Amino acid sequence: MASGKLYGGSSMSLLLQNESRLPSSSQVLDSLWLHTSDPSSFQGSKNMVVDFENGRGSSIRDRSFFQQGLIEKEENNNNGCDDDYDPSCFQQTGSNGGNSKKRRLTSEQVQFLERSFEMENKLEPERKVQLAKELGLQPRQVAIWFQNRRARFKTKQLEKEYGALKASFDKLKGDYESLLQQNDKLKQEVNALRNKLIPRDKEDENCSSDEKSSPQDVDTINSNHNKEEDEPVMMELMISNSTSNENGSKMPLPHPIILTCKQEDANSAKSDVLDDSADSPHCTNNGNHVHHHHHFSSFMEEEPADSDDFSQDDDDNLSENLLTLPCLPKVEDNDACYHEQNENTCGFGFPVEDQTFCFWPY
DNA sequence: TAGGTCAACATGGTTC
DNA sequence: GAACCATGTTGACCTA
Repeated sequence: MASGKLYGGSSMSLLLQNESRLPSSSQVLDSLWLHTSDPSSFQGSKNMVVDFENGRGSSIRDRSFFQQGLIEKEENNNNGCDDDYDPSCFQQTGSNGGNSKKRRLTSEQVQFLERSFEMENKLEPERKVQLAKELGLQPRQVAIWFQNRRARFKTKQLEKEYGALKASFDKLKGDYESLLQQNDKLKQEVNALRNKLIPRDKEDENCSSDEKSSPQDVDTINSNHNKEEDEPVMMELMISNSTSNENGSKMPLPHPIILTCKQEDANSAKSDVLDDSADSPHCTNNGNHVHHHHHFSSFMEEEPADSDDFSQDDDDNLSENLLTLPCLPKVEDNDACYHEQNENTCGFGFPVEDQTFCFWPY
């Protein structure tokens, strides 16, 4: 607190505080001001008076809100001129006026301006003049106040938006990280299942060579499965995938089997495979493959296949295709699936490091 | 006394 | 070209 300035705390300032809440009581204020405007009371701070509400130092112009004329006259008697009001007295010696002092607007003036700003944050010329008149300010001061007020408003808006965006970003980041964790978990599960399936394929290979089974059993599974539920078109696709070519060699099962598979099929097949319990109704030895043989047998009865087509390659295909059954998400397909889901749910373009797997809706 | 606030100013762009 | 605006800066003032 600078010494020599009259701030709130004295009996005079208390009196001013009380009286100042009645801006219309100009006579009282005039009287008070004439008493306090004695230059000796300010000791060099000629412009400072008490800010009625905040106890802050305020300006000579603050008084103009009530009785500018009288006070200015008094001030001019002491000082010679008011540097802001008389352009001839305003000499710039830098970005701020030469001997000019920063003068805060009174709280009443600010409140008035605030209300006006709330109604309209732009200032038409007529409104500017009107406000200046009502507040006892220069139109330029009103214009400057509005400019500064808009700048402050914009800064606050930006801070708000930044806070909202940051909160949103943090939330999405958390979601993304938890998805990555889920992704890792699912990958581990898939790897575990693969490890379980591979030895079974070898067992199955021995078993099926005894029975001279056809590798078409995978297709049989699909076709039988789809016979009752799926549309004929789908079934046709599945069967055509399993037919031999003209040379008699088995054509590898392409992806359309998976791509055309309905979600319910995928889910049910998934649960069949994942349900690795020995008490499965289809299981005698190791569930899945016995299940497959059952379908294979029925298919052989209905539509005898060319058993000559069977080969070691076919058996390899069987193993390979078992891994591409609907129960196990195909990498490429699920890549697309992940993308699609990702776009639908997030769409924020995070750098997805590993999008190998799609997340099933649980 | 450092740092925040704010009135006032400077500058460059836009509009009429 | 005057008026206005957005933006950045300055310096007085205020407060912890």
